[in-house]
Amino acid sequence: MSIYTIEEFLDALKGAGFRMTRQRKAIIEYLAGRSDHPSAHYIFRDLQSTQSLISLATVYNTLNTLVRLRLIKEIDFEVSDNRYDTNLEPHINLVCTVCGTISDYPLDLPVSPEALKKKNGFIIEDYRLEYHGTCRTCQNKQK
Amino acid sequence: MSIYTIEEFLDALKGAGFRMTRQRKAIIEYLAGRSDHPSAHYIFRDLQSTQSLISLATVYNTLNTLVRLRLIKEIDFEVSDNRYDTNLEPHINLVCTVCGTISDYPLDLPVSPEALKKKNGFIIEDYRLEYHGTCRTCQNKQK
DNA sequence: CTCCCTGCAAATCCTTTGCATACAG
DNA sequence: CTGTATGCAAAGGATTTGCAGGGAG
Repeated sequence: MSIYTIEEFLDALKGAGFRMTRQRKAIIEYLAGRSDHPSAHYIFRDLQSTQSLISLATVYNTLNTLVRLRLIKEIDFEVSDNRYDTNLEPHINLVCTVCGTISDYPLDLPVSPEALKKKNGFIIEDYRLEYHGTCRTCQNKQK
Repeated sequence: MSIYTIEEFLDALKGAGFRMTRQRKAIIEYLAGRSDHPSAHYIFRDLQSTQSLISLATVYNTLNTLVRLRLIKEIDFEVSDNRYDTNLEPHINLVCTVCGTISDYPLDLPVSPEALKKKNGFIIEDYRLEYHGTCRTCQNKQK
């Protein structure tokens, strides 16, 4: 689940000078209401069926805007489309390679930005912690 | 640097029933000799100039084979092509978003496979730890 | 000798972009 | 009204695939 409310998302967009369009609002409401990690195509399909006109390009554009404003994060998902994560708290993404589900495992950064800066000189802007494997549900199904 | 010698790479391939072609040998020798994290295109360009005939498709095919045999790992590099990592010891990849250099920071897995299995039921097959930011060299250049 | 592997080029698939139109402010 | 955002379709770019010929075992 996002650490931000819909209002906070909208305010952040407005604050950065972006216009509030029907499509952007729909995408934000969609994202804020879920704790899974949908892909652009997934969001597009869902919104297309319930909402009025929207295009895939707009979904991508809006997601990119949100990523740039650091309101959400992009997760590379090797199997297919990239996925988007609204959880900005430090956590490991548990990626099930069978069903594609991505769940979160809360965890502090294993090496703090300060420690890394001191030891290595590297300044972190972003991080990505992923474990790939099989979730409990898929293990049960395989039996 | 790879934790395997060239011979161990070759033996693993042979053991899995793969033929030893000139191209595969060239790619393995190339990888074993470096500790950076080259992309398929990079490997292709280097081998094309020094070695005899090789094609990009073959580079990709061979890298995929090595990944499937778990002899190397694939690293998603958002800016452009994927990169390949021969270091199979647990570590964080420090990805410089300015120059694209990827260096390693040794570190045990922040959550052990056993602990995760017990707590969450998730079985790890692979993991990926990345910090994205600016390396010391690029910081100095920016001043 | 077999049939796996390769080179080549075409095909794929996700994502971005160009352009004319729509609409937020 | 003005200029940003959108839809649409086409382009782009990395990776994969099909196929006929080459070569490892």
